[in-house]
Amino acid sequence: MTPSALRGLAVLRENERDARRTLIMDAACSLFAKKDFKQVTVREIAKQAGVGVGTIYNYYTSLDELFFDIFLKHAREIEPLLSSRAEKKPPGLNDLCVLYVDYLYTHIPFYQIMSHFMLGGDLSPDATEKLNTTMRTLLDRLETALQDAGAGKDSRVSAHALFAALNGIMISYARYPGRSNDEIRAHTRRLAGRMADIFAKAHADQDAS
Amino acid sequence: MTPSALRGLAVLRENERDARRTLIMDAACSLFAKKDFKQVTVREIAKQAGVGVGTIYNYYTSLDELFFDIFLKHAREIEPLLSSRAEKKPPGLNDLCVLYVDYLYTHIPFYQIMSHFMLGGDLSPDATEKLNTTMRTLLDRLETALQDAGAGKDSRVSAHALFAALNGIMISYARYPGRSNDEIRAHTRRLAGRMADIFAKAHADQDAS
Amino acid sequence: MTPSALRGLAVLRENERDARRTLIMDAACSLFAKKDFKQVTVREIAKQAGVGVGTIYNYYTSLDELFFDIFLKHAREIEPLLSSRAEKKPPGLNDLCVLYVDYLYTHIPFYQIMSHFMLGGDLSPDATEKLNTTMRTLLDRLETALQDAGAGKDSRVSAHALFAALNGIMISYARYPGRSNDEIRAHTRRLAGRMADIFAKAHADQDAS
Amino acid sequence: MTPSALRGLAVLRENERDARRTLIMDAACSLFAKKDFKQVTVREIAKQAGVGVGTIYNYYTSLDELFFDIFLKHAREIEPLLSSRAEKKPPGLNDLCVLYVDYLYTHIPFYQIMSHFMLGGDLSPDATEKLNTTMRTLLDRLETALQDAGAGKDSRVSAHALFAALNGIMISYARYPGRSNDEIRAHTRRLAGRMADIFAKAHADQDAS
DNA sequence: TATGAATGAGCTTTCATTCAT
DNA sequence: AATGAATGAAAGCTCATTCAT
Repeated sequence: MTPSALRGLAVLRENERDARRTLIMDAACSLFAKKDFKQVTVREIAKQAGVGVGTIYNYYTSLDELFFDIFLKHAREIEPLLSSRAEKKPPGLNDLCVLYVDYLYTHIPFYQIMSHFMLGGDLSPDATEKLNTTMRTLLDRLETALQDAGAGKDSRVSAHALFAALNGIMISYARYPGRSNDEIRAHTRRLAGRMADIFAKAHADQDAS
Repeated sequence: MTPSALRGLAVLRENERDARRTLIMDAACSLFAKKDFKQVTVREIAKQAGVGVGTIYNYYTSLDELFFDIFLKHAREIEPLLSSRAEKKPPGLNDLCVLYVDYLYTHIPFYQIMSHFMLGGDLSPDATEKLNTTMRTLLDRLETALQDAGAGKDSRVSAHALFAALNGIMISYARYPGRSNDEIRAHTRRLAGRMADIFAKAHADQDAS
Repeated sequence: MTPSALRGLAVLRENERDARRTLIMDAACSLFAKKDFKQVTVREIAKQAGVGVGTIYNYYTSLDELFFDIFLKHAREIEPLLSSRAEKKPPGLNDLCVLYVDYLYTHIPFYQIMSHFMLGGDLSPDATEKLNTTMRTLLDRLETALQDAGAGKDSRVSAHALFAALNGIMISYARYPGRSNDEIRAHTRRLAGRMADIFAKAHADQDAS
Repeated sequence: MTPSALRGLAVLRENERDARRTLIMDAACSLFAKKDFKQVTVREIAKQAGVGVGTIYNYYTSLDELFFDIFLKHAREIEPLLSSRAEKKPPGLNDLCVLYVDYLYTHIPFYQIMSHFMLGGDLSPDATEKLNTTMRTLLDRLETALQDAGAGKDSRVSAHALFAALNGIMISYARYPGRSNDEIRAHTRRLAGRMADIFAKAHADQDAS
């Protein structure tokens, strides 16, 4: 077999491997919709994915790694969403906030896992670094938008505040008891918009001074 | 023994019982600081409290009951803190936000249990009602402060936004990896202050118009 | 205090002590009516008896001892019942069997405890001796009745067989599913009568030869 | 792999699975011989079987299920034993009684579980039905033998009495304290024989009349 | 590489018994 | 003598992980 053929085979194998990982991640995500992700068991994921229990351990060394991979997958998904849409201009602060919160709402597991790791998950140094990078990228994006809205020198602190505020919308209202999903989604979008307005107005003011 | 002596004894017993409950709750809380509260085991709590495992079940019929008792204890604690201090004037928006976030930071279990429920914990209807009442009281207090800062007709939505924003500070930064506790506390206070400023400025502006 | 007064006091104390034991035993028995005696807990007995948990241990060194005491109490009760009634003649074989089975049926706990100890209870040598004595007395009584009915030299084996047979009626039919208590009682009495007839006829025959 | 090879493999797996179940059941049975079956723990069974605790739960969803499986296994075993042996004639009354009691003695778990239910065990309706069927079959067999021995119209009641009597031998003497196993077995066989003789003679007499 | 049976540490909860009051 | 809070061993059961096939 020629070297290039071997390489092609390797690529194929890599693709197949990725496909399997995706299969497993999707199975896990579909279960997250039904119960807290901490209560999902390996057996359930394996069954849902249609693979053996052991197979999962051929792709992940532990459940936490799988969870973290799901987190990363979503994080990679959210970035381009925020950076720019097919249009010329990047989204404004308001769009940005609504998009982010809406993404969280439609991908609750992402939010849950992020919270889990933020609030006490034991991450490896490697994973910690990836988490930090991801968060930094999001913060950068928010900071840029804030600066576009007129924020000055302390824009980094405001970006932190805004990032926190948007996450808080989810934790505070994602499961408001007695409300329908539609009502909750509308409420979280409304709050995201209001949050953007408040941050914009506050910083615009600052800008004017 | 005289009736009054008997009553005194009963009071003593009740006090001792409360002391024990507090002992157990405190032990649990100190463990919550180190890991997700759902991962804390009865054995650990017992060991930390310096009592036998069975003793805990003399005071609570289940772990969940203990957890909820901790939540209530803190909820009862936070209200007077925010409503007014011994002084004449109630705290301003900035004080309020810093106080709340600082309370959350120094009472992580309260925040964790609240989060747990908000993200999908299964509480009894009774417990749900209590949680809602607590949250409503907090929202009322924030709304009043916002109105004092100049917020107009839509102050309720802003209060929701502010409440969410403050909670978000905790989830986003309470465990920032690689930072000392002091650094994190300083950061969360700084963010709370900034959040208050932003909300105040935005609504003051609104007020002027 | 005179010696006789002291003795009187001691008797009084002994009576009180017995009254307490009876109180505890009765409480236990009333609970046996509701659930398998192995599932009855010390706490339940104490509550039912209106005494503290520790009090029970002032009268019995262990639960098994209490159970055994209940067994003995009933055993002492059953003996005079079988030996003779107020009439001149002792009861015949048929009466004897029906009486015994009926006593078992109306005192299921007695039967259950007897079974428990017979089938695997760990009795102290002392208790074993008492159990054996009790059983021997019952066997003697049955043997006498069998001899009166005509049994010859091997009457001891037949007495064993009869004793076993009567106990077996209880284990086999005391809880026949789908039958009312009255039906079951009638059935066990009928079987006891039939058993007596069979044993009588078989041994009468033997007698004739 | 060819289809037939696959099928062979499946059969092998099924056999292995059955072998494991048998291994576990046998381990449990050997423990039942030493103590009341309700006191046997999962850990003990696992240790005795030489498997891990979790393994048992790969084969049974609960201990109760295991216990009932053991009961069924024995119930299936006892029927053909009583119905007929390889010979032309079915066993006579004497053989039948000795066989039954001897089976009980050598398969105490069957007897214990049967007793447990009879005295108040909570079986599912399904299990109750199976137990009743088993008992009815045994009664039928005894009744036939009694009729062969000359019993007339009331043979059903006598069959009930005989069934009870044989069971009673076990409860009354299976654990006679201070006797060796051999002595007890000999005694129970002797009593079974005597019981058969008594029932035969009583009914033969009835026949003659 | 895929598998799933085996594993055992670990979970919550119960309860007979002790012992300081 | 009476009490009941404290105790901890032990129960049934779960489940992430391993490993022989």
